[in-house]
Amino acid sequence: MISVCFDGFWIVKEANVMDDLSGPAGPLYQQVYDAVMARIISGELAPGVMLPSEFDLAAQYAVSQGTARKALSKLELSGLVERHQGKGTFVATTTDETSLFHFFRLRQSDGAQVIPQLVSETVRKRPANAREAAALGLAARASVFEVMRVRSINDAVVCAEQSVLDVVKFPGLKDRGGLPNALYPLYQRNYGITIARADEQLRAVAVPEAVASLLALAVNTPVMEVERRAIGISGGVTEFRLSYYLTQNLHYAVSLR
Amino acid sequence: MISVCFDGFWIVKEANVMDDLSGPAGPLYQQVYDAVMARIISGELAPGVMLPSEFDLAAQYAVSQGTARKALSKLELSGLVERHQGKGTFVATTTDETSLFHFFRLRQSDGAQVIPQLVSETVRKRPANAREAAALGLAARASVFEVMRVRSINDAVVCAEQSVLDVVKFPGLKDRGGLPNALYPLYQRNYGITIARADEQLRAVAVPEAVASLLALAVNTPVMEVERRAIGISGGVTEFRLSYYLTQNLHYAVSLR
DNA sequence: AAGTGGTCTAGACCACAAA
DNA sequence: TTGTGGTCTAGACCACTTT
Repeated sequence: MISVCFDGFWIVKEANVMDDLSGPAGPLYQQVYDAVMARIISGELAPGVMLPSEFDLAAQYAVSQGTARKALSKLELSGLVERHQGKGTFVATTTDETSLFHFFRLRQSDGAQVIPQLVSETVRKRPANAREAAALGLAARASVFEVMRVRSINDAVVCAEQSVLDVVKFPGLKDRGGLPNALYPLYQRNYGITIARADEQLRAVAVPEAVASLLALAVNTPVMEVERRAIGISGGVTEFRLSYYLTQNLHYAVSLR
Repeated sequence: MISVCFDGFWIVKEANVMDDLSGPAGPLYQQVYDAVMARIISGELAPGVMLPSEFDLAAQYAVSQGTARKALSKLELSGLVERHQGKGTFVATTTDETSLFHFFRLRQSDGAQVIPQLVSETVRKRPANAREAAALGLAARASVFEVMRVRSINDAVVCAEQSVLDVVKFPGLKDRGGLPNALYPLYQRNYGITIARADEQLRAVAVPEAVASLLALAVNTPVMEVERRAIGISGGVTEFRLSYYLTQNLHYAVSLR
């Protein structure tokens, strides 16, 4: 087979996603990235669903396969999709394992990962306090669900967690009973909300009275207070969580770079 | 101009870095990445130095410009080089700003970045204890430099840091006097050691006696204990650091994803 | 065998920075 | 004007998975 290529001639540009002249534009691969991300956020491409192949995507947005590929690679880097050679590209799903591994930072002294067990759990509906309302972007005293949980590791009670959620985004949460160990897969599976990242603020404090009685601790025991804002892929704070960790035999592990 | 391309014929493969048949091989771009990284680690490409252009690098390793580009992009992602359109690619330098921003995690309540001031500093040479020797991979009671520093923010003393270093890797450190606010740029500039990342272990503890007197704290004050292992680009633990942070008005900030 | 992602090439054009 | 990195294309071949 022989193919002939004429170089040096002006090639008429084909119509593509860049030509709509609306929005901020940018590189083609970025526009494809944005378009696919919008389809994921909208729910059109739900977690676990297979994306169009590189060639299909390229055809849909009138770009070359290489450009579609770059958009997909960037989506993978952002953690929104997973790619598997020979199988395809899939919208990322939040599993118990990844959720606990990425978002539960308590480790044993030797650095080993440990899986916390649930000791007790109560869910109730109440008005948000000022701090919670501000964090979640709600009106003062708006209704929220409060999930209060106590967890243990190796039969030793090690933490108390209070998660606060907007009742509007999580209808019926209170009546589900027995929530799973990891909450984020539940948010995704049952409410279509995917947690992309979480910002935490850590302090060493003397254990508050309420927590001391809950965990059976002596007054003045030093504990780690962790204030978490969990952020969804569309950008807003979805969950506000206040936790207290006992760090006698465990530590909170971070890697900086 | 007309160019003619014959497809379907076997093209004789040109010699390239893949053909030495030694080592673990892998994709070409990975081999270029490894080769350039080795040149950076060896010091042949020192921090701040400009790398060969994409085309020069492609010629050196007998690959296409696109493949060299992919290797450089991966180096940039690893933080080993910085790329600037129109200027070139440069081996990354550790500056005071990046060092303090990435590795000093204390923030104000409103999340604002703060720059700590040095209050006092002592450097001495002593034998390593068991924990330090193990962390640094040294023989028991090997000689180390201990840098003890107290820092303040807004005129309030907030932390005590003890950094421990192998005397062999940092000759003459004790006699330098007045060390800079950020140590990592010094390691790079004067000892050719670039810190790539740091692993930290956090605990809430009652302030140890020695630290209490140093920071003028009441006994039993809860403080955050941070154990840090700073790791160089060649992989080994370069610095072992034990810090105590006062978190009354500040917090340790982390972003998980 | 067909379809997918992964690697690689050769070439074009654009945007930016410095001489 | 020259050289650099940044984007984009068209095509080839490879490796892996499923039918």
